[in-house]
Amino acid sequence: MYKSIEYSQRTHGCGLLNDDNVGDKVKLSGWVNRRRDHGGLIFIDLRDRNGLVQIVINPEEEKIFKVAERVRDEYVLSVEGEVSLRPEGTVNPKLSTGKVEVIAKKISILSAAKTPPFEIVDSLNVDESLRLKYRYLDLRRKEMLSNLKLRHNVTTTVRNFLNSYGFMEVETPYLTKSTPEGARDYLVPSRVQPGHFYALPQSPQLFKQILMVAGIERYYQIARCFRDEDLRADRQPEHTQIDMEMSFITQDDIISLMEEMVKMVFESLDMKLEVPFQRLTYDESMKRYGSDKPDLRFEMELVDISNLAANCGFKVFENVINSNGVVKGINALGCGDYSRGQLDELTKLASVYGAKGLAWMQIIEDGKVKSPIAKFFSEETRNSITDAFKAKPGDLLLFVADEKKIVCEALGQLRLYLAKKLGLIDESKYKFLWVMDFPMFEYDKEEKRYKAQHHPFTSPSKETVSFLDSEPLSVKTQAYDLVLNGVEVGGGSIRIHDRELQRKIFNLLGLSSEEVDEKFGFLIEAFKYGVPPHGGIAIGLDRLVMLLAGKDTIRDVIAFPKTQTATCLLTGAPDKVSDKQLRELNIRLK
RNA sequence: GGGGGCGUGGUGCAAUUGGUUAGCACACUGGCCUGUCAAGCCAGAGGUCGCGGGUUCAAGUCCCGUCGCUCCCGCCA
Repeated sequence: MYKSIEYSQRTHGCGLLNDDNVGDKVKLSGWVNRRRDHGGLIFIDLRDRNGLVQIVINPEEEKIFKVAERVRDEYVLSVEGEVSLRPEGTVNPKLSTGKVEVIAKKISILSAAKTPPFEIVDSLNVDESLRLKYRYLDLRRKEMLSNLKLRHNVTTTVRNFLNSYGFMEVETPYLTKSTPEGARDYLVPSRVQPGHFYALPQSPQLFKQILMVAGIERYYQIARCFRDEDLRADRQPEHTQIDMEMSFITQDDIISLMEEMVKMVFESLDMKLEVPFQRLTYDESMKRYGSDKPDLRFEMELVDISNLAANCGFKVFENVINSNGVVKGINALGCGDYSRGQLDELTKLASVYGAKGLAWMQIIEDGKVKSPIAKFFSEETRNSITDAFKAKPGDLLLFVADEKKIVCEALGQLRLYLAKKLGLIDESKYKFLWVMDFPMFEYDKEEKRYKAQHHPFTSPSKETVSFLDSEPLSVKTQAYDLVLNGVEVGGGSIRIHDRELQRKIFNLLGLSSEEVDEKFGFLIEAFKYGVPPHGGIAIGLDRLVMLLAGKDTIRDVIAFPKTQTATCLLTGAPDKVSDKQLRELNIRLK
């Protein structure tokens, strides 16, 4: 619903007409959704952004009848006529305008249309590449239109919410400086500075922190972020963040503010949401769900049986424990009748995530199991294991033994796979969760150095900051990820505003002071002039809207997305450029 | 960089597992039709089986390569 602009081409929206309009003389403009020609009578469903209405063309109106005979699907028409109640028995309850129809008095064809390469219908089944090439036709479909409307409604609600809390929307540059670590940058060559490049921002991170130094106090931006990494269903080379930053704020303040914001988004869509959201530490999340973004719409928690495996008699388990690994498992409820083939499939899945094998135990009846590894265990150990999983006859226990990270990830993925397969997930549910207390660093085996798990400006927690020198891997951060239904939809942190601490972190990351000056000097310099304690968060708009729209890919909530090979099928980008352009940029292709 | 799936009229699919004229539905074109809304009925047009090479008497089908789309691993602070 929007204020009608009564201009000469249109007095009403097609889909907004109802029995209140009966008798009204209306002028409509839109596309021919469908024409039904009965020879002596023609119906046209006229579609605009508001929906459909049926136009009736009677043969007595000879002139317009002739025009209507020429009309085809997707022609653009201007129609003048009178709204009238449909005759008894011809009401269409499937249409919001189904009680009425418009008796045409005048029709003009504003634009003819080729037959589209696919039908403009709700339940469309065509290859996505065709939809992307003709995106303007795809977006005419109600489903896609409503996705864009949903996205617009979310950003509108967010803007209103943040404005009401005194946030200022500030734009930050798209042409900026390449920074080390993180994702691969998209580079833009400078013409006036030959051999120099801008980078498109992976996020407005540094600028928003500088805005805090500038005294903006509360900033937000619906910001485009660019990352030149391989694509996935939920990853595009450019994505949109609801990005914000606040001064004089604590982690809990930010969290409750976000909970209110998300709640308001849900309310604007007539959905209820319970706040506060559940919180899990990173360690607990990995331990119980094998993921730092667990889907909590179902249980099936991981169970650690390392203590039982330590001296169980099964060499594979024992060796893993002796080399500091773990043995964990999940109970695939009711999967005790899985065939060898099905078990092989699960094994294959586990191997994708690095597991060298998958052990299983089918529970046949109380105290009895079928399993290739059961023979290694004493009855006592076996019972302890089945007890640990609360296994009942008909259940299937799956075990992975390896280093901790692999065990958790493999089982976490099996957990998800099984839940989907077994229908354990209530698709109508929205389960939010905060994951917190992330480790500050992870050790990069290849590069033999520490890397920041979040980013190098993340503040360590007060409780663990003292471990920086002794055990860096034990240092936790004041960072928080927002997870919805197993999808990371946001993340942020309290930033470091102490220069000494920042220098120490850079040191631990192996950045020399020269490198720091070269890459972040402007931020360090800014921090010398009075920096307020600050923190922030960014919400992934595409992912959030994707989940709200019930879609499996963010491409469905982006007007013009790119394919997995990062091309735009509509425009043909990326493309070659002329020699002249290259010369001007001082670039020679190999 | 790696693994899986798909590619046949405009669209979605089929084609006995190597066999003769590549079939079906929808869409499209024409005709008939005054109450349809997935309109109906009749007729018709439309194919370099993604592309290139190979095996064979014979390839949509088998082999090799390549391109496109897609899902995943790596990657994504």
